[in-house]
Amino acid sequence: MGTVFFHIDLDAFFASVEILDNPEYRGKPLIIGTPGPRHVASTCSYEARKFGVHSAMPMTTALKLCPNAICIPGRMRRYSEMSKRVMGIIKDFAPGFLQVSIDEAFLDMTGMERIYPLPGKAARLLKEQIKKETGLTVSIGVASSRYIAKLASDYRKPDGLTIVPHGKEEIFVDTVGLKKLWGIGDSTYSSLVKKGISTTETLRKYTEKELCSFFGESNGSYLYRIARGIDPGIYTGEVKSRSISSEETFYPDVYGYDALDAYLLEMSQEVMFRALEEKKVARTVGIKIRYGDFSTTSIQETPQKPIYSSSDVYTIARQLLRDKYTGEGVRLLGISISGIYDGEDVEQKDFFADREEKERKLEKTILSLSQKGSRLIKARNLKEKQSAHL
DNA sequence: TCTGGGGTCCTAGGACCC
DNA sequence: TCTGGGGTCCTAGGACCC
Repeated sequence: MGTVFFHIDLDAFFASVEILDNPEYRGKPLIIGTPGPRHVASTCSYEARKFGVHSAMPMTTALKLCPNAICIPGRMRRYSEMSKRVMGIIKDFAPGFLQVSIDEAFLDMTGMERIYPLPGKAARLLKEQIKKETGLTVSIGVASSRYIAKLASDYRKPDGLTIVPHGKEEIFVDTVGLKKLWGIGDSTYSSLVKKGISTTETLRKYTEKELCSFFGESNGSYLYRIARGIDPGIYTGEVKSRSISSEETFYPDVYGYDALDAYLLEMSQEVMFRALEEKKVARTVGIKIRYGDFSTTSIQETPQKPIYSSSDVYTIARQLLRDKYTGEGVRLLGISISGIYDGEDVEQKDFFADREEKERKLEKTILSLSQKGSRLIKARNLKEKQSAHL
């Protein structure tokens, strides 16, 4: 017998948790997201999907399609809590557990035949157990590789179970269709179509060498493999690099170095706070600026000394802002630290002292700006209202 | 449609070294 | 002096995913 993988996917996860906690939402179109410009839907119930609403859709569009939808901001803490419960059940079910996001996990069921001779029966058992213990439904895909299992869990939803038999991977990929394959986004799809490739069958007519010359080494062999139902090697479980970032979209656009600088200070603390919680230090600091016309630029720097504190981050970030900012209206500002590694000698208490000092400094900045009647205050008040960060 | 926030990985070019 | 090949590190931008 070959390998057997499960991919377990929670159905409309955030919306389902809300319905569980607020039974009055059941059967109604529900969107997790705050109404207003520059907001997007995070998830929505299946009733809302019937109107064409989907995740990442701008809220203004979603409400045009489904004006009667109930909109609620997300409660990430609650979702994490429920995620942990479900993942705990999955983890105990079989040894080869790999969580890949808040609402998805893989199980390596290879070699479990003695306990579960029929993988389909095992999957049904797991679905029942999750439903009984948490009230949530999942969709499960069963296949010989992680890639096909992942496609399969999405094939029938919600509360679905799709088993792709050994040897039927290529046929299944054809059934799913090129556009819906994992790893093919809008951009790749339209460059494929430009080359006259709009189906997996056509994609298979090209050699790996040809695809690599069209789309680059990595994309080329990726396409070659997925067209044949061969796992391209996603989700091996190892994480090579790490970064921590914080960003914010403003409405309306923010103008001026001083206003942006104050956000930078806040974000530096946010990002370094999260790093130091995990006792990590960083080597690189970067910022991202998105202007009113959606054009986006970024700049980063790797100093000789590692980055230990939020004031290190802030000092570098504000210099990068000085170097890069054109003076035009900014729609999004972001900060990131990368090249992260274990910092054994990091002292938490020094950090908190540092944070307090910076907070005082920030208050001073805001005060001096508010005396000038700056729009920074307006932006900050707006931010308080938009508390649903997902 | 008018485009969030948090991530990962890839590419191409340049600097620098042997 | 106008010049190879390979390796590593860094940067900016882009694609993709949940």
